[in-house]
Amino acid sequence: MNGQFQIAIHILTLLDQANDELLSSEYIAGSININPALVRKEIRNLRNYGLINSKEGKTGGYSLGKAPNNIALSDVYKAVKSHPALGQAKNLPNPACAVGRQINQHLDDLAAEVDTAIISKLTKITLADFSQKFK
Amino acid sequence: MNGQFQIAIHILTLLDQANDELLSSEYIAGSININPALVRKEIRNLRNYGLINSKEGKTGGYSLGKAPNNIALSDVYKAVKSHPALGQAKNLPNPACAVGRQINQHLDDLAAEVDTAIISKLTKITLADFSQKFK
DNA sequence: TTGTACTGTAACTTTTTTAATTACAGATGA
DNA sequence: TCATCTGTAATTAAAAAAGTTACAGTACAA
Repeated sequence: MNGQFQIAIHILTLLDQANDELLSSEYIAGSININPALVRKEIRNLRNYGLINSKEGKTGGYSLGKAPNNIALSDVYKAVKSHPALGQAKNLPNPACAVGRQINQHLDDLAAEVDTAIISKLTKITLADFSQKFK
Repeated sequence: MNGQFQIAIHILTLLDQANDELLSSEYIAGSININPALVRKEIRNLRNYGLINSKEGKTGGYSLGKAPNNIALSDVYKAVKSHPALGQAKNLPNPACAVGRQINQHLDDLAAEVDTAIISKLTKITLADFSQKFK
């Protein structure tokens, strides 16, 4: 997996600490040490999941879309996840082989089970819990 | 993550089905549909973990290093894993920011917790269980 | 009503990671 | 002593991720 989850959590933690004061993408980028456009891109995605509100214009910026104790880290995981954590088989195994013929299906099932375990773990932790560590 | 786990499971399943008959890297590569040198490279790693035996020379090939009911899928996961499943923060956040200063530590802790959950899940499934699906 | 400071988004480039290929030395048995 | 394997390194190619640049659109305020 890539660093999207880390960036998302970083952003959300900053927004929680800001206490509904709007933060700009430039400020957030300064804390993470990445490009503001990248922050905006990531936020666009999180906003689609209702995790962040944005306001355009001169006094614009970002704030949390929900109460931090109502944001489970699994929500963040689901929002940024593009592949199962175990990875996805991208080979095209030999269909003439009894194993090759059906392994991708079984591997996908397994990956789904693991993702379920991850989500179950992350559902127990809220953004409020995580953010608490910085106070 | 990359496809190493999938390839490793594929190889181990083939070896289990072979019932101690030695398989060549070329045969294995033919089932997975990848390059034999890649198979040998992956096997080198798995062998370091005692999961596979190899024999050189004309009648050489590969076999399981342990009984399949004694190989947990978590063993395979540990063998191929190079990064935590959640990903690793590779940014260098701003140390002047209260959040930036300590977030990587907390993110790493979280990633470790998630990895523990994955391993706990995969420990309950053996290669024998998985391989059973193909019989 | 005009300037300023933001967000939103697309297009592009660079970097990093992963996969694939090639080649050949070494081992073993027929 | 030849054929058929493994072991491994070096290289190239392909794919994915990260970073950059640019600019249109929006909203507030002087």
